Amino acid sequence: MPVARPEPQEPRVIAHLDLDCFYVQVEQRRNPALRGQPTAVVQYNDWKGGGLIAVSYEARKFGVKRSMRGDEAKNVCPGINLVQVPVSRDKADLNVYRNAGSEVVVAILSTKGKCERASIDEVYLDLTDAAKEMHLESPPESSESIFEEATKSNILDLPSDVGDREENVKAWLCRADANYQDKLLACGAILVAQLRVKVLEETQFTCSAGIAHNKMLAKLVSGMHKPAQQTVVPSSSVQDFLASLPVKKMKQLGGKLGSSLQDDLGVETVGDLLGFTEEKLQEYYGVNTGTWLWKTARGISGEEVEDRLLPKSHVCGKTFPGPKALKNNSSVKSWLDKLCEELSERIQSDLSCNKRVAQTLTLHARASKENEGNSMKKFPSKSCPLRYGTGKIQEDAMKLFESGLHDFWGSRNAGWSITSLSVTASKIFDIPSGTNSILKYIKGRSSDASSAILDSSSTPESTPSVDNKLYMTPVHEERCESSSMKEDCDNSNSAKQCSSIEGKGLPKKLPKVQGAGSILKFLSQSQPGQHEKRNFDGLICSHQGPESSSGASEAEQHGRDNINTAVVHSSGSGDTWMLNVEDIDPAVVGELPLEIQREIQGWIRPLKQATPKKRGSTISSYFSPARR
DNA sequence: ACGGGTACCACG
DNA sequence: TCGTGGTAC
Repeated sequence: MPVARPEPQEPRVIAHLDLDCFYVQVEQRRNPALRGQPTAVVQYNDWKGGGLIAVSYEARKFGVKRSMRGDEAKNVCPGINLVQVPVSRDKADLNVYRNAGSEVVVAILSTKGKCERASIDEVYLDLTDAAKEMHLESPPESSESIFEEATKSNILDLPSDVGDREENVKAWLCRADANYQDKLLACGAILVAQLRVKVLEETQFTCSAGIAHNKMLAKLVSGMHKPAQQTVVPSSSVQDFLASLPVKKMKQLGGKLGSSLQDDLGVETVGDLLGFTEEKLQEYYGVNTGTWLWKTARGISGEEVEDRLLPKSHVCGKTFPGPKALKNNSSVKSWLDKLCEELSERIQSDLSCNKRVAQTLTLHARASKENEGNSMKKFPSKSCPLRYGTGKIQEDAMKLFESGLHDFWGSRNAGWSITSLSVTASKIFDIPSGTNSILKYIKGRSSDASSAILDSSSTPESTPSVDNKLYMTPVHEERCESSSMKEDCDNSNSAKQCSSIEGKGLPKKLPKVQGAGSILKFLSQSQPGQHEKRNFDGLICSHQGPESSSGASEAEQHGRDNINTAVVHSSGSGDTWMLNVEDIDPAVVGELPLEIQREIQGWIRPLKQATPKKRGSTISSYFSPARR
């Protein structure tokens, strides 16, 4: 349910940019022969010609719509070009479109002001500062000429089909008697026009845009005149514009909430909403949504443009409709493996390009029961800490699946069918970039790095940043037939494979670590493999190393040298954890042999978010494949 | 046999 | 916190 945000008192200038039929444009750039042709992008053409996911404006004239199958499109538009989405690992691979979307963000980045990547083909901008600056230094009203693309704007107030449109627009943009807000919007319109031209020059992509005082209105009109046009919403036009607008057109009201407004309150247009007091709306929809509706009806929205260029999560999924449904563990496993492979590639790429790590792995599935009944029961989603490395992700995802299947289906082992699977990497954090690196210490390259750490960790209370530099990963319990486990597998089947379905084999949540700085110090000072132990706030810590004979088996088991790994035993919970303490200095990590890099990437995990830092993420290379 | 594959948000 | 549900493109 939507929620209202406190709105800034100062008027803002917000733009929403939207690439026109984006996937089609990407394909047209790749194959210019498609330009100007009726074209659509389809995925999986084996069933009824595949599903359309983008349609060119030439094809739309024939009535071709998204949601059609390729065959239908051919029927209404025989000359249509159908381009297929690339496939890898037997699933759609959207990377080329993601990369193209990044290009656009890059082109926009030079903009002064906040930029929010809202989706693969949409961006919000907060141009308030830039507009104010233009208003001060080169206001349109005192310019001799107006940027031409800006004069093609659509101004909501202006009748669009009267007289010389461009002259009218120019006059509006230059109005000396306008209020301050409208003058800022005029500046915003010019800025956006320039930006759109820049995007076109640098990427060959056209886009449409909306310019308004808030995100909601900007988004609402960005698609109003398409393609390759922009629309401005002066505050004076908001009321009339919204009054006749069908509620369903509003973002957030396109679904059940909008239907409820229609069916339960008889509200057809946004204007109809004005007849309800805030209290009344709250009665129906709760405090938050009620207030949001009340404000929305008045064109009020305080939602801020976030300063974010990168996605918050990565999802790889696939559906298995009808006869393609998966009905046994091995087919699930092979698909899950493919999905995890792709996911692993994408988070590795995110790591090496953007210095970000994902913390949580989630598995979603849709399942139906075989014999009809189509019981409403849903397959539960499950998540666990994310361990880097394709194999680990695959293992964990399969365990998550088994755990979910157990909830869904009990201990039976047949009769279900899976119609969709997806794996998500989320809770992504920037890795704090530090100059100190325990890695340097470990490598024996530089001693100031370690002493710098020791210096700070010797006064932990004054340097909370030390905690931010502790990265840890739990020991993974490989064996689920651990003797301590109760024999609760009700299945007479002797295969014990199912005993992990309770989720026991999954990586566990990390315990809270106090005094992390001290552990760091201990690790730095102690010799690996000497079995010296320390107690840190209930965590018994020993420093493991390759020389440690007793540690060798465990080290081998986990396939890594434990040179800077602490084994920590929690007397409270009885859990054992392997802590890997790294202050990741990307430059240093980058110099290491690739296998080592890979291992390190598998270890790191932020304990908590570091101080709000704005490090420049290199979005330009975000989706390029990880270096090999 | 579903518009697929993603993404984000709010709520309990 | 995690898991669910809704919405959008």
